[in-house]
Amino acid sequence: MAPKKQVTITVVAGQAGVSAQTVSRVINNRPDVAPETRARIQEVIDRLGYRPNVLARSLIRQRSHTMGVVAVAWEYYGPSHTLIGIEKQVRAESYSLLLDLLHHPEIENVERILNRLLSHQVDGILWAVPEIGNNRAWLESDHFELPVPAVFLNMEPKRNVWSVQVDNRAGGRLAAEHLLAQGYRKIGTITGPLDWWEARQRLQGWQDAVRNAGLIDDSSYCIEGNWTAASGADGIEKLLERQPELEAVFVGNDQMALGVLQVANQRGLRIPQDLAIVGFDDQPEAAYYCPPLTTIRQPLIEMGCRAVDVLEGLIEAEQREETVGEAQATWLMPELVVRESSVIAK
Amino acid sequence: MAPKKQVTITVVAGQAGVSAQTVSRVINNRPDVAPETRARIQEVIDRLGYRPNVLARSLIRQRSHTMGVVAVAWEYYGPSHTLIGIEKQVRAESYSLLLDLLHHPEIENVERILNRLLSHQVDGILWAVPEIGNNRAWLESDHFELPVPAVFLNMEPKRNVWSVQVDNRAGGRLAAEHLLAQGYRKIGTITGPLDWWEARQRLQGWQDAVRNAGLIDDSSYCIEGNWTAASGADGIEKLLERQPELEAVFVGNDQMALGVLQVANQRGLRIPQDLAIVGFDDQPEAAYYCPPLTTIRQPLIEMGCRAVDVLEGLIEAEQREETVGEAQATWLMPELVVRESSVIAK
DNA sequence: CTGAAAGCGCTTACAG
DNA sequence: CTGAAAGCGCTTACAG
Repeated sequence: MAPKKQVTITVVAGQAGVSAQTVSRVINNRPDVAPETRARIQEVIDRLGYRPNVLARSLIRQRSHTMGVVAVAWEYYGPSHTLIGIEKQVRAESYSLLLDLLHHPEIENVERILNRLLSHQVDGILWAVPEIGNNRAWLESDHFELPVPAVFLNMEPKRNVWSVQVDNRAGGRLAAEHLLAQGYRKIGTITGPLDWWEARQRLQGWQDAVRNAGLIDDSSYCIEGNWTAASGADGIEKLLERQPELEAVFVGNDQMALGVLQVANQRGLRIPQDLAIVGFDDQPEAAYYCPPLTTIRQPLIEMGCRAVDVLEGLIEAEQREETVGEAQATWLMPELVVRESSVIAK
Repeated sequence: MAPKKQVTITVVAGQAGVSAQTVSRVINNRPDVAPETRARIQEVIDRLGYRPNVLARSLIRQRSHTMGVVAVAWEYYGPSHTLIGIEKQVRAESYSLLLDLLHHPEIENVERILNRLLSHQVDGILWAVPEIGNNRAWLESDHFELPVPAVFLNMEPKRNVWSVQVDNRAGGRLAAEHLLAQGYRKIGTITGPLDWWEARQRLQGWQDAVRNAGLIDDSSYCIEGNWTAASGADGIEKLLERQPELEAVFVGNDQMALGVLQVANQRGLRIPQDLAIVGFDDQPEAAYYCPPLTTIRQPLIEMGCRAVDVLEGLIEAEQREETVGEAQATWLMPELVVRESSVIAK
């Protein structure tokens, strides 16, 4: 097997009879090259299939044009969609993406992950891991000054931290207000795990709306789930046991709502007459549940894109040695999608 | 703003009073360093937070320890799960992962993507893009000899191409045979888009089983969908129109099966008495559909892991300049998961 | 418009 | 057990 001949800039220069520097000028689209010289070099590049080695380029330019992305490894709708938005925008801004998925976001060794990314000389870091328990504690400990800009997704805004997040509290409020507007009064909620910031925010939104309506947000109307359909099914069982009069329920995500639907259907409850249901996420499947599910749509792809945009701005500013001012939080608004699980057909 | 001082191996060497080469020995865990020297260097490394620059290392070692992964950008269950398996195993074998997601896998510019990956000096490439139409044509055109090993996921095995795939045909057969075993005879199918290899394989499995049972696989029992729940709903409408006697249907994925369930429920068909349904994928939600969906589980995460394993073997072999023999296809078997949508409760 | 030379941060024979 | 020197493939002032 003949060794694969590596085509370097030196090889191209040799074949074209010019210096490596001139080849470099052509590759980088510098204007100051004589047209004939440029053409000759381009011909050699095409013929040999020369491909610049970006490692060498990054080394000398002290910048890799790569973003490090840390995300979670689950099949859940939210994380995978956010990642799609991130990748899309990273590509659009012609960066490369070094990916690191966490399998246990609540306990993962942050330092190891950051070191891996930083060893690769990423120009910036996107932290797309849900805020769970105190898995943001490391951000506070100030021995952890990142040498590159970073943007965090879906976390409680913190001083000096750039972040992009969906307003989950507004989402919870939208859901509950919608149910109130339909005339329901005894409205329960099944939340995500309450060590998740997002779950707490959705719960608070529900509380806001219920209190504003002059109703009491009795904790016996709240059940904590774990995002799975199974926990939704369990949750509604418990809720109905505690509150047999329950008229409606706001469920923290569509998967749990599916579990609620199953139990309601099995019990012969009419939806929404006997029990109205609102989910959260708007997965594509939600429109095909029986009945189709009213839910809160999150702009997940947009969140990913925006985060990349912000990071790109920070990287550019750093390159130009500009100061960027105080870190900001960018909020995105969810929206209500009304379907049959909450509105009695005329 | 003080410039962030880059800690290089030279800085460490200076502080520890040794040569850069000795520091390098410590970093790379070479044995031939005096214990005291090693300790002194390690102390400096820890104190300064030295982090090797892997770009420089890759440049000199002529190997990046990075795998390039090309996958599809959808929220579908299959692709995202496969990616999770890939990432997990890439990590386990302590490689890094450079990710490139396709948004239009049937038309995407393959050359541009490969160049991007190869410019980053990836040690190998994982092609986790579904085989659609002739989007594998470039593999045949022999001017496309890849300079690094590559493994393809879920494609029709080809000579000289390493691949890892689920036996979708066996899956289709399992599904149809299960329905036959339950006593159903008039069994239709709603397929994925037939320019997808996977969709065609599942259809063939259905045909195998139906023919083996001595039944005629009349094409009026087949409807082509597009993987979405909406197309499943449309599909079953058409199928019932053509074949009002239809007893059972094998649906090419769980999302389409959800659409089928919705229509069946709306029409008041009893499932499975009036219409039995089997899906494909076994998404977590499938157990919570009404009724819970019998389906074919694909070992997607395992497929991702296996592909990485194979690629790692090829990379290692190339490093050691071993010959690897002829390219092989690795088949993984799907399995039947029985739930209420196909079995009449006793 | 062009090129010789230095250097990014690391590793690797080689010599001692 | 240790180090001086060369070099991976590229870019960048600088000089002409």
